[in-house]
Formats: sequence, structure tokens, C-alpha cells
Amino acid sequence: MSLPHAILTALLEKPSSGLELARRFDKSIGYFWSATHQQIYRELGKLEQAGLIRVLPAAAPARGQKKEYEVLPAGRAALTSWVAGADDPRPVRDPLLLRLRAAAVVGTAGLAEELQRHLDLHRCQLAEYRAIEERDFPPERDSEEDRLRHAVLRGGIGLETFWTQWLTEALTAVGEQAAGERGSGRG
Amino acid sequence: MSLPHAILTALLEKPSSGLELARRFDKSIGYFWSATHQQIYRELGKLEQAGLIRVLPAAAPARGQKKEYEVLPAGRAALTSWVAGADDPRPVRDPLLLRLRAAAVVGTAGLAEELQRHLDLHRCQLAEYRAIEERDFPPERDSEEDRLRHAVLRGGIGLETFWTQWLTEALTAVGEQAAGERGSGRG
DNA sequence: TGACACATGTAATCAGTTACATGATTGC
DNA sequence: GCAATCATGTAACTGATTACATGTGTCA
Repeated sequence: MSLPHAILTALLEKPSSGLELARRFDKSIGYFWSATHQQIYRELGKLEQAGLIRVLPAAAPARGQKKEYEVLPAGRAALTSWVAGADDPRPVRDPLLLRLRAAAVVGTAGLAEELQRHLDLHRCQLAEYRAIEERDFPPERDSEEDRLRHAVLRGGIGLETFWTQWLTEALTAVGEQAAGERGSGRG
Repeated sequence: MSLPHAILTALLEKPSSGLELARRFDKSIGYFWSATHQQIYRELGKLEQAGLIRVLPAAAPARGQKKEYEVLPAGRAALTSWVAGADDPRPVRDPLLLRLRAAAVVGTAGLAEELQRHLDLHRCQLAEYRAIEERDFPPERDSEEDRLRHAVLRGGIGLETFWTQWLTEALTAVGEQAAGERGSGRG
């Protein structure tokens, strides 16, 4: 239920074609809601049929030609009511936590390398977010309209910070575990 | 690719029937990999056909009768190699962050209540995790085999801690934003 | 015998991923 | 004309969700 609303948000910020949306989903909005161009094209079709968006008259609607979409009043209304609605947080579903749990049963062979790899990836992402924060939200200058966008970015920063801390801790635990397995001949 | 491994892990800890697994997925393993009984039954069928698990001979395999499964050596091997394998972290995909971003475009009407509701839910979950930690992992007593399980639980605690902090912050931002919208007649 | 909890399953649908197909534009 | 790139789209598949169907055991 989120992808159509992600697209409406992106189109309100700037009318775009499908591929332009796909590229913007690789940055900005994609940081907390990723989507491929196939998903986006399918969803644009549905949104148009539902009367929430329309093709800009200027754009030629032929195959291979750019087709720009804009949000109609019904689309803005739908987004507004989605923002106000209720939607329970999804239960966590993280393969890495699952793998650590599995490792407690079958042993930690090969796991440390993978944790280290994830740690590097999360550090990298965190650095990227911090760079964006410095660039787009200089201290004491948040305008009213930027305050929410900044809060969203801080969400990303908080999550990456959590993962780097947790992975550092987990690496220690796995290291000690592996030592124990070697010591008792379980490795 | 994670559900079958979640099931293998659960079955290694204790041979079980489908419904028993479903119940255990409501606690413990379900805290970081949820699944419904329909998913579990389907997956048990696939795992049995793949020769990774088998029905315990004791159990009567009739409809309406309990069917207990246990992991075969091939299943343990599959799980071991999955633990050692590589699997990139999925990009974040969080509807709540998306809603906050949408609110930056169409206004925050109704959003504060929803953030407060989520905050309450996360606080509740955090309290549950802390209770489990106190009960199952008393200080300075972690055995070697418990160290990994404890790390997993700390993952859950860290995530819930992050959300409660972030939501508290976000509520402030939304409050100020709403005040601004009222002041300038945008609400 | 009727209600209810336990237990296993099927069917339909939806969301997301992967692989591929096709047309248009530009530069050589 | 050909290759490379931009752009739109189709098809097949996998994973997850929702709703429903069916059988068994127990107890009032």
C-alpha cells in the first residue's frame, strides 16, 4: 500500500516521467522506500486509471517517448488521507538477525566475514547520510518546511548508527564464540 | 530465502508440528522473522520434498492429526552453508518514514496521533524485550552458547530503542510543523 | 449433539524481483 | 547504416497476505 503513495509524493514534489522517478528512487525517497522501474511503470498505469494522476498534455504519449505525469486533486486528497490514516508497524524481518540465531545452533563458521562486510556497508551509508545532512540541513537554519525532511533523514542516520553499533558488538560475540568452538573442537 | 532457514533453525532447537512452529513464530524467532501458519505449512511441504526434513515416524500423518517434523543431516548442512553465505542488507523500506516525507508535502493533519500510537507500541515491545533479557540473560552469567542469542535480543532492544527515541523527536517536529500550518492558515 | 478448540490445508490475490522485448534519439 | 543510450513496457516467477475449507478431539 506504500508504493503508490511514494510515487504521489515524488510527483507532487516535481512532475516526472517513469524513468526520472526510478532515478529519484535511487536517491532521496529510495533511501526509505526503494522501487525498480518495472514496479513504477505498473503503478503509474494503475494511478492513472484510478484518476489520481494524469499525463501532461505537452508530452507525446508514444512508445519510446518520454511521458510526464502530474498529480490530480484526487491524488493529493488520497495522499493526505493516507498520511492521517492508521497502519501498524510491520514486525521486524531481518535475515541477519536470523542468521545469528541459526549460528547459535549450527556454529558460526564464515559468519564473522559477513558481519564485517555488513558493518562496512552500513558505515558507508551512514557517511553518505551525514554528508547529505551537512549539505542540506546546516545547523540552526531549518526552515519550517525542512523540519520534517530533516526528521526523516535523522531516521536513516539513527538506523545506520544502530546497525554499526550492533554489528561491532556482534562481531565481538562471534569472535569469542568461534574461539570457544575451536577450543572445544566444535568448529 | 529466509523462511526455510528460520524453520530449519526452529526445528533443530526442537522437532515440532506446523502449528507449534506457527506459535513459536509468534514469540522468539517471530521477533525478527514473522510468518503465518499458511506460509509455514507450504514451506514444510517444500522442505520435506527437498529431503531436508522428515515427518517423525511416530506421528500419524492423517488430516487433522498432528505431524511432527525433524531436521535431516542435509537440512543441517543447508543451514550451515546459509549462515556462512553472503546476502546484502535490504534497503530500508519503512512506511512511517514515507508518511512523514509525504506530510512535508501535503501537511501533517492527523499524523501526530499516529506517531504517538506507534511510540506506545514500540515502548511496549521494548519493555517486553527487556523483561525477556532480565529473565533469560542475567548479568555476568552468559554461557558461551547463550552469547549469540543474547546478541540477537540486543538487536531487537536496540531497534526498539531507536524507534522510541526517533518517534519522540519526530513528534516534536510534527507539533511545531502543525503550529506553523495553523499560524499561516495552511492546516 | 452441538459448540469449541486444535490442527492441517487450499485458493486467490498482491507486492516485489528478474529477465527480456521494443521503440526513439544521437553520434559516428 | 550501426552502436550506444534513453525510455517504456511485458512476462514469468517468488514471497507474503487474506480468506476460506475441512477434519479431529473434548467436554458440557
